[in-house]
Amino acid sequence: MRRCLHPRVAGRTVTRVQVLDSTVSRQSQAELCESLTGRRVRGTRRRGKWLVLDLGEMLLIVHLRMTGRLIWEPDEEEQGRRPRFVIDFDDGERLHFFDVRRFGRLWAVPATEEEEFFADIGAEPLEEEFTVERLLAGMAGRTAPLKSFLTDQRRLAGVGNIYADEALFRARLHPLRPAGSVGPREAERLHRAVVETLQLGIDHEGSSVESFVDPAGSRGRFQEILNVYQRTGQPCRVCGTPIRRIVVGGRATHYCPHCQPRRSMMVRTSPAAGRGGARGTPPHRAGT
DNA sequence: AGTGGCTCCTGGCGGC
DNA sequence: TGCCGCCAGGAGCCAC
Repeated sequence: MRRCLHPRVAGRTVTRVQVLDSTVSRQSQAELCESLTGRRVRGTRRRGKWLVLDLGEMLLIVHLRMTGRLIWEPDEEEQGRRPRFVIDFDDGERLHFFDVRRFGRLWAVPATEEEEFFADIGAEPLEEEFTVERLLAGMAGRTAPLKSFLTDQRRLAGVGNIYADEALFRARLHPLRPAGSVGPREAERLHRAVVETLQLGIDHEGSSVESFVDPAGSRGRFQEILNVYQRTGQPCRVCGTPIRRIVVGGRATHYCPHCQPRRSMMVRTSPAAGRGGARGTPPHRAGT
């Protein structure tokens, strides 16, 4: 999202701000206008699931939640719908914030308060700060299921329901395993899996399971290579076992009961033990 | 510390 | 066709 947005907003100056749905922000239209109008976009950043437009002394921080979309040219799907928020730029471009379920939020934040704004957000998985050691230390002593641990934004930034399920599959870890029960070797697998899964998502421009669309209007392709998410009953791409769906922490959770055993898989020396097919890194687009 | 339940919303879909 | 319940990418809040 950020990568697509950047070239279209960088260097542009905000000329007009319209709040068409007052619940989009705790701040009023007047406050947002005052904070944003006349400022030039210096850059864009992402922190977890938050998108940050750097306007110099002020930041525009956006969270799309479930159905938020940033759109330049509304297509038929948006026709007739009202955007919740619109920004005009000095080159005549207009950015619309559409959001069917209206869960998305945005904030105008003084640049000096950025750190405070993100104070409760955990490590950034694609940054150097996210290490196996830090992950292991974070999980130590926790009884929360891995699934809940991964999607807790205070512990890790940016891992949502899809990416948590996919990362656990890649790491061959059962979503209900208590985080604290994960050993060093497993933590290494989990660390790698989280990084690879998020990177894969970015490489494929997101997961448009339903309506995520980048600012130019194209859909992401990550959903095409999902291994477990929303594949309930379909054969595991590695071993053929039907993918199972359970609810963890109120969230739909998908996993392969064979590749992600409840108990940690013991390292076996006997060649007869275990099934080779479930070993190794699961292919990210097996079956194609 | 962790969980479950509820809330904020709308719309798509399957079942009857 | 119409109605109903269930489900959905997130996360904050509260009671327990």
